[in-house]
This record gives sequence, structure tokens and C-alpha cells, in this order.
Amino acid sequence: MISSLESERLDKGFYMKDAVSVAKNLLGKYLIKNTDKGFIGGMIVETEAYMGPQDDAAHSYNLRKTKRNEAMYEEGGAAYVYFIYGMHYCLNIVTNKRDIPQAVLIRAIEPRFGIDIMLKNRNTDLINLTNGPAKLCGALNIDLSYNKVSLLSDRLFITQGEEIKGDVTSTKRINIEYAKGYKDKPWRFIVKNSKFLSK
DNA sequence: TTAACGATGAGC
DNA sequence: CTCATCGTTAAG
Repeated sequence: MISSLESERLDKGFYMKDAVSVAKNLLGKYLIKNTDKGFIGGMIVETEAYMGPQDDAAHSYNLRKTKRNEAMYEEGGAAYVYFIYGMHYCLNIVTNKRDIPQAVLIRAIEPRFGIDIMLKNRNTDLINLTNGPAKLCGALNIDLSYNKVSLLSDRLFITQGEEIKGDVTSTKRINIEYAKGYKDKPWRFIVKNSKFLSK
């Protein structure tokens, strides 16, 4: 029942762990945005963990800190939104303690709430609505104004969600060919039987 | 100041 | 496979 969604919000403790743990635990949870037309969002089915200083695929590799990625240094439970390829936004969930710059990239969700609104935000069909990190940001209308927003807030939050049906698997992360030592780490997590995984 | 590039998506 | 498209980054 949608009106009870906010009371099922995950608490701070959920986010105060390493990014790999949180990335696994996020599968099956609901990512919800509060709009003036109601709640929109869906069930998380694909995530990627970025583990910070040692992870040469991460924006925070070697403790790199810039205007773009400073949200990664926040305490767990904040959003990290970045602009990429001159036209797309991607949403991450910051994890772990302040100044341990880890995050989980949300790569795909299954549409559940406000599907009509999301379809209007992106001109496409249901199957291609949220099956990619920039696609789901388009569907949810998430841009840089959501950078550093707390997921314990009313604007954007994550709830307990559903029991996962079927298997959970891990694979290599996508599009990090520039990485070296950590390129093949199995830190992409998916709900295997979902029809809404990224392409 | 500048040049190269990117945690993507769409089209062919 | 190609390319759109431009802010961010690190080098100069």
C-alpha cells in the first residue's frame, strides 16, 4: 500500500556498511521518489559497488576528491548523482562512514509505482523505461539537484521492498575498461530472472 | 587555457 | 559498431 511506503524506509544503519554488502542488500528494495503527483519508482534489480581508495574503477580512487564526487565522502545514506557523457545522469547510494568514499551505482529497477508518470518522463515502452542507470534517472527525473540528498528524507528514499524471487548473482562491472587491478571484481549484483536488467 | 574522455543510450 | 554531446578532469 503506497501510503505506508514512507514508514518502511530503511534506516541509517543499512547504509553504514561497505559498498559490496550494501549493493547486495539493495536488491529487492524499493527506490522511491516523492513527486507532487505521488510516489514513483520501483524495485532495485541491478547494482554495482564502488569501493573507494583501492578500487581503480571508482571516482574516489586513490582518495581523489573533486567538486563532482565530493558526495562520496558524505556519511552513508546520501545520494551521489553525477553527469556523464554530456547528457546523462546516474544515481549512486553513498555507503559507509564519512570520509570512506564508497558508493553503489543503481543500474536498473523494475517499475512499480507511478508508471504512467515515468513513461511520460521518458518517451519509451515499459521494458526500456528503467533498465539502465541513466534511463532510471530519466524516468524518475533525477538530476544534479538530487546530489547529496539524504535517503532518510522525504524527497527520495528506499524502503524494505519485496522478497526476491529467484537467484541473485554477481558479475564483472560494466564499462570500466579504463580500470586495471579491480577491473574484473565481481561487484555487479543482479536479480537473475528480472526482465528489467540493463542491456 | 585546453584537450581528451566518460560508472550511457540510441540507432543501424 | 558508431556517434551524440558537454561537463569534468588533469595537464600545461
